[in-house]
Amino acid sequence: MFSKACEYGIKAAIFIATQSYEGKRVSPKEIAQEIDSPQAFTAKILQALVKNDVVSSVKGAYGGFEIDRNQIASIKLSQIVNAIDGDTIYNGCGLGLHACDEAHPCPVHDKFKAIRTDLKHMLENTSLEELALNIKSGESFLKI
Amino acid sequence: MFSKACEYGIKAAIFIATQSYEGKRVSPKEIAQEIDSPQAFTAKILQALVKNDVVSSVKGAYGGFEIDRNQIASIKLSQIVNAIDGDTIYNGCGLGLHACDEAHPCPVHDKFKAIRTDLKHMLENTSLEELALNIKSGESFLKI
DNA sequence: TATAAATAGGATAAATTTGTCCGAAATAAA
DNA sequence: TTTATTTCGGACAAATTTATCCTATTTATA
Ligand code: FES
Ligand code: FES
Repeated sequence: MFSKACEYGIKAAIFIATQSYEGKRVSPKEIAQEIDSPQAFTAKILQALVKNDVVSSVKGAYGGFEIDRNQIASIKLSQIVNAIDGDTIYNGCGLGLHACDEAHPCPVHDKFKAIRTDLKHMLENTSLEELALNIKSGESFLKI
Repeated sequence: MFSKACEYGIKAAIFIATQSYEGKRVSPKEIAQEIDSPQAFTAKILQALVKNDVVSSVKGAYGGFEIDRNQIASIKLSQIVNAIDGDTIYNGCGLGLHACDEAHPCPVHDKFKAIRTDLKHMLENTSLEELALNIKSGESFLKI
């Protein structure tokens, strides 16, 4: 469904959010341990999230990655997916036609569109806040 | 969503079905032209579909690929996807945890499961017949 | 039986994704 | 100002997916 990079990015953002609630910045090393991902690759993905204003970074000693506590609730899963995997999952044809076009649909267009729209709504309506709180409460997990 | 191989496989199966209704066997060359895919790669994918009893092949002169006319209605999209991409799309964790486990869910488990279940039902309830008839009637297209 | 036509399948190559490494730039504190 | 720490970013490497090529095998017909 999503690329590995995107999976890591989502989990990283959730972990950073949980720590940001406690005023803590985190390093790629901590993140990689917490979400069970390759550290250097995770660092690369974090750069993309920084560029897309999902997380912010502070260079130098005592630096690290963090998310403004006031923004955690307004950041949606869709922003993260879009920053890393782009918008093909929303707009692309399920059978790989050059474009998903109502006027020239592939055989599964109608059925696919329904699923894709649900997915889009889900991603657009799921905030980092609820995911992070789920982790903090122990209801869900980021690894194993 | 699906791999390129799976996209080609679905389109190939649909095209073979349309021709099988008319008693015609088709070659990888014809198929690749009709679905706009690389010929040799498509031939490889056809082998997988043959092994998984989605299509049947006849070797030698006057041979080619075909689907038993009486089976077209009972072949579901899910069989094709399963034959090529396996079952991770149905059973795997959306965030790449080792397994999707109700007792140890990832943060998006509940929301993901709903989408995935819909997708599964869609694939299991969509037959090659309806897709092929859509193509024959000119309502949908396999390329461009 | 010989021949031509067609799929099967292995080896290989190209492209993309995933992953690693290291030096440059920035920053806080001593 | 110096030093230690940390992200940034480019180059590189490994793994996977996508794609190609060639030979073997099978089969209908002449
Ligand atoms: S044309 Fe294929 S999903 Fe719309
Ligand atoms: S545990 Fe992640 S989708 Fe079920």
